[in-house]
Amino acid sequence: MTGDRVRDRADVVGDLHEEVGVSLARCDYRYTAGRRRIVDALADAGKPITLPDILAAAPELAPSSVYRNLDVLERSGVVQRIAAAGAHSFFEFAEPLISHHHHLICIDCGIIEDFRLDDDMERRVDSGLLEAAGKAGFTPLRHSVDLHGYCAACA
Amino acid sequence: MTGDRVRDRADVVGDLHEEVGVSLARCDYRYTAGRRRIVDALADAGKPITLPDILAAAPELAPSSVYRNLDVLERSGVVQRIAAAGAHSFFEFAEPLISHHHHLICIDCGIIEDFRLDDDMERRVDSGLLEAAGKAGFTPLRHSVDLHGYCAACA
DNA sequence: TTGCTTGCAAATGATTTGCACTGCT
DNA sequence: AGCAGTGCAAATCATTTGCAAGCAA
Repeated sequence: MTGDRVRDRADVVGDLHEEVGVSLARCDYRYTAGRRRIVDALADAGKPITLPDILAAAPELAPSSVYRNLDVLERSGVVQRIAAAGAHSFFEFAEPLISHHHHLICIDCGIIEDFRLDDDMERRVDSGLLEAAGKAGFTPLRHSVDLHGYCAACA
Repeated sequence: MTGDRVRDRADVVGDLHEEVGVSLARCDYRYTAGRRRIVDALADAGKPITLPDILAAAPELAPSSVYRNLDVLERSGVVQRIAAAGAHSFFEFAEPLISHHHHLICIDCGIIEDFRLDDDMERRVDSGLLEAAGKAGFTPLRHSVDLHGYCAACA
């Protein structure tokens, strides 16, 4: 059983790396060891993290390279940058790699966690937004729904 | 008629300044000329604007003072800071001073415009978020719904 | 008068960039 | 060989802060 579980996890991570590799290749980027380390850090975190978080998880990486590689990963559609109130931006996998979700943002410690709305709600929100966008002459690409408050640890 | 219209507008702006003054006083802040200029700039814009925008509208203000005063205005609940993808944050009046709304964000030029959901949709979104927050142990204070896409000018 | 405000200049800190070097392909 | 990728250090740029002078209560 334990063996199966490990095998499953390895497969999931393997699939992730493969998908990332394909996305990078599509943009003529290489999937280097440093980029792999970043992807691993994001996968291990399971929630949006900042550049210092990534450096903490992979101290052997040069900060400037991480910045550059996050940029590359963003351009190739692998990660998405989340603008935050604090000093640092947050990064997480972009949508084809992670299912559609939204963010709980703690206004005290700044942590960001993911949550999902049920499909019905999501559909309703989406159609409501499409309507509002149309009225304003906007061409919508995606939406974000954030909940600001106190996380369990800071409440 | 024209006179009435002017009178009305003056009243609205006067009310705004009065409300701002009260909010500042509650926090033991003074309503100085510089702060008034910032409030005017925000009111004239009618949409979220950045610090450079404020300086353009009021070049006589020192940037450092504008930063400090935006901070004061934020603490006293007059303005709200909006974290953006670009270099600068955006600022607009906070919720008691402006009705609840959401943002259309152009991913090309970065402009932010306000829009409102109809009450029914807003209620549904809100209850859906409350439920999701409860499951995650979050104490929600407010939510934001942003639509990212291309504005009419950039489409 | 008292101390909040302001403007200027200097400091800070995240992010970006130049450049020479390394390592895929 | 040829060029993308990397690390380091220097440069950038928004924002913050120290301090002396100005102004409102």
